[in-house]
Amino acid sequence: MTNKTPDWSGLTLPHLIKWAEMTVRARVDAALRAMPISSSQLLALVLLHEQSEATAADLARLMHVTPQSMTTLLGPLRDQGLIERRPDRAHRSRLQLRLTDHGRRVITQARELTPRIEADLLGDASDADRATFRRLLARIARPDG
Amino acid sequence: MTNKTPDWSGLTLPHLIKWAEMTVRARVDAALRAMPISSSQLLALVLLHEQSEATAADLARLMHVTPQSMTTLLGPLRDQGLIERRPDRAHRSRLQLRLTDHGRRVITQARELTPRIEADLLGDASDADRATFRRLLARIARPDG
DNA sequence: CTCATATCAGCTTAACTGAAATTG
DNA sequence: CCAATTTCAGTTGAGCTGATATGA
Repeated sequence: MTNKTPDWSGLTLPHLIKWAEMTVRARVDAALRAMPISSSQLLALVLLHEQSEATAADLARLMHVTPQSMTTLLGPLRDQGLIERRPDRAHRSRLQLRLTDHGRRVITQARELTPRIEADLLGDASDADRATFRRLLARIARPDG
Repeated sequence: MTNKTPDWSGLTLPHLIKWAEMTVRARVDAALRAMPISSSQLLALVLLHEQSEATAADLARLMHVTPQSMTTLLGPLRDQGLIERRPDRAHRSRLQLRLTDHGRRVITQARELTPRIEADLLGDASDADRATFRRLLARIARPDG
């Protein structure tokens, strides 16, 4: 490798975001190695927890994947009893999803396995900068942007 | 879906980053559908462009993947003539990589296909907030954090 | 001998498209 | 008939581990 230390200003925002995500994913995957779910499945659990109730199609829209992908992703979560499904009374083809107690415990357990990652990532950043960072990430992520 | 509009403060930073990346990836993948390379391969090209010269092992460390994964990722780029490989004189088992003219053209072409994404993502954010955002993303991504 | 590099092989996961059934 | 939801089937892409060869 050359000795020059680039400032990465040549990278577009999408590239910077992907790069940062790859860095975080490597650490999170290592920390979750012992868990029964992947980081993508954990994100679906966490988003369902925030919504308290949602259909698979809702989660697919939130996470910007196809409904078919969401079916595949949720399968193991249902098999392990982390989520429960209840047909909607008004629209019986919709299956409302909810976390089970077991699902909530898995989220708690995952957070205990990854406590220091956030501190390591942002280290000396000010509270104001952290708030700006979280706000812009949430702005990008939310589907009604 | 329920009517409540969450503020997502319950999400950890790793989850927010992954979520934002999935949103961006969906858009970038759609825009790059006609390109001969994936968004991961494009990131490797861009990082190589910033470094101007690097080995596959260097890029693997930068992107936090295994050297084996990098070999797989770079294969099509070499086959398509986007990168060239030259054995290091001092360490003949190292293969120094460089972009070809064709590789540089592909980067330019990819940027033309995704011009409005950054504007759409951050919309009304101030220049100061954008700078903070980019700075913290780069801080997280760089391997010598 | 040890370490880094590169690569081959096989595997898993996570996404996709296409097609079908159910419901409103 | 049409649209949304769910799900099955098949496929591709992107990461992993393990094993192997080569060179410093």
